[in-house]
Amino acid sequence: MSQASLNDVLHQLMHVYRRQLRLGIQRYQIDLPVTHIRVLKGIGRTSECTAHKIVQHLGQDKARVTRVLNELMTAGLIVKTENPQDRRSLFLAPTEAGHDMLKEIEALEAETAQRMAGDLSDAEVAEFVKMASAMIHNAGECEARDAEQLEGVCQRSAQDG
Amino acid sequence: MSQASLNDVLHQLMHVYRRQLRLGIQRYQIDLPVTHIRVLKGIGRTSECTAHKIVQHLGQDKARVTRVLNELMTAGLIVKTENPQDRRSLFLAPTEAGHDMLKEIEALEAETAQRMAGDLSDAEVAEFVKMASAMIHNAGECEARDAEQLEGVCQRSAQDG
DNA sequence: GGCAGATGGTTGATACTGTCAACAAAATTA
DNA sequence: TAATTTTGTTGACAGTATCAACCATCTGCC
Repeated sequence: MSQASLNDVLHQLMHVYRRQLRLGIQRYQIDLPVTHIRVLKGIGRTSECTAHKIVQHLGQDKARVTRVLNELMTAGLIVKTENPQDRRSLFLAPTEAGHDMLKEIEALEAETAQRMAGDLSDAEVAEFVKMASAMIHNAGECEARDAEQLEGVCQRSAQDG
Repeated sequence: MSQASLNDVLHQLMHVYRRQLRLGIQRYQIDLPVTHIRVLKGIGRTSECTAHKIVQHLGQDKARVTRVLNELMTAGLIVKTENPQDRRSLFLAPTEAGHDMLKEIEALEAETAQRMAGDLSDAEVAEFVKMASAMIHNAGECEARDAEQLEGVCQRSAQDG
């Protein structure tokens, strides 16, 4: 029973959170879509950050990341510098403006979290985060397992054929 | 501290959940995007369902709902029947095929929930759902409050001007 | 050295999602 | 009956997710 509603709750939660964040963006006059904010944050806290690290960390498609990166650069929020170890990739770092933006974002996110948490205690929020993390982990496991299985099937069907 | 990560966790969770659902959709050969599934589900469990009820229940934009509804109808999963009480609106109901699809969806969602929940106990999942619901509620409250405030500001600035 | 394949990133294409504004038709209310 | 509200439709656009093809570079191996 509780599982049946898990789906609904997850979906609604995601919708509401995104909405909340978007409203905050308006309030704070941050002229950046949600994804860009997340990427910028990722760059801010990752040392020797590359596009690949962002892709892994955020679990986003690399094509999308490329585009977001370019837009962030055009907006003057990040710079790309050469990676002496690997000439294919570029190091990403926030500019001065990027750091300022990150400050704003921090405040915005704190407020958003506050709003979502409402009257839940810190302990409850911590508990929530823990369980959510577990779910994220679980889903990842499943995906990996599926991929393996699929491979197996392919191999078998190749043999069968 | 836990609040700082609340944002990240929420975002990741939403991404992962959607992804998981999509993979399930492929596995089950359900040729329907996520939103359509949610709408169909809404129709299935709402008596004398109208487009408006869906909009309210799902918190989605009515334009979007209209389109999803049309596509569901084209796909032969729902039918619209006249509402004798109000000639503007139409009652929505699943067709035979729609009911079959709902069965599939039910199984799919159960599996998805199972995967997300993983080794969490039922009690933990229930706890999670409870807190998530609280957050959804909180966010709704805040939005309403903001709207009021905004109105107030508008009125004041009109006076000031 | 030079080839094969893996890796990091870019580009193009396409579908899904969210939101806004303008509108029409019917219902409600003054 | 006129003004307003409600229900739903349509058009437009921005944002998001994904896939596949591609190039340059790096790595391992012969």
